[in-house]
Amino acid sequence: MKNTEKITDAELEIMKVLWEKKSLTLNELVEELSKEEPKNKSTIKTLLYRLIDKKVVKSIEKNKKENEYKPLISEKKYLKSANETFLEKLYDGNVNNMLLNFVEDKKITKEEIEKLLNIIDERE
Amino acid sequence: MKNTEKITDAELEIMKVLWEKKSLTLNELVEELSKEEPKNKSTIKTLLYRLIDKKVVKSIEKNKKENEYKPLISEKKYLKSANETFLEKLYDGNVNNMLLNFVEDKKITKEEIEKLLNIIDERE
DNA sequence: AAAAAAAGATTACAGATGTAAACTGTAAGT
DNA sequence: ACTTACAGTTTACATCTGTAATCTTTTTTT
Repeated sequence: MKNTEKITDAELEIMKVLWEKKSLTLNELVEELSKEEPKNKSTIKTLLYRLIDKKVVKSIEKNKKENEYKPLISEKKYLKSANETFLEKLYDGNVNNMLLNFVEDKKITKEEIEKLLNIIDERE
Repeated sequence: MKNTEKITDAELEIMKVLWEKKSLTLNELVEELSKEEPKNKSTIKTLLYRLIDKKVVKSIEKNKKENEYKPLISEKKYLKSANETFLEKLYDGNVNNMLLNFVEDKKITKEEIEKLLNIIDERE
């Protein structure tokens, strides 16, 4: 949520992999990201360094040759912040309004909402 | 959803006013946008021209002196597209996952979900 | 009609972003 | 030990974005 935590779209792709795998070397990261379509290693390096600059990723010496990269903020925390930004920007913070729109677009079905209610009940 | 419809944050502020007021002259637009905090007319002009370039706003001659500006895409259509982008980018298109996150962040309460269910029932 | 004001249109510019090459130091092979 | 390859680091660059000034044309005002 801080300024330093503004993660761009391209950077987010890196973060997603780091969140999932917890810790990766550059090569592992490149390999992982290239599964769908080949990615340029240089580009990934740059994004990684920017994330390090922003203090959302840290670089740890793994061995003499390679470093490991780990996320410094959790996915949950990031999502929370991103959700708020989205909600504020498009719906003035009005969740109901947002939900209605999703329902209208057939993105949310009645079944899903009922499932959600069950989950909430369980948690209480 | 097309490329030409990529609206930036600053541009979105313009669109919001145009959607609400349907049609405005530049001065009306500036006045409206300056209600919260004063805005620079030049800046608004630029954003308006970019929106015209992107074909999401059209300029209509109102009288000899001024033009009127109208949105060419509906807010609904834009929101639909923005929702999809958001959902895809952050939750891989999984709505349930998104909803769960909102619930966890206390953004969505049980009452809101029940209200939503009622609305859906009414529509059927 | 001349000057002033203002709307429309164009240009400017710094910082962010996506993409990638170049540079540097060190590990590994011969 | 010397060369090579490669990880880490820095630099580059075009485009996008936010912000605004300047230029041009038209309308008012005096």
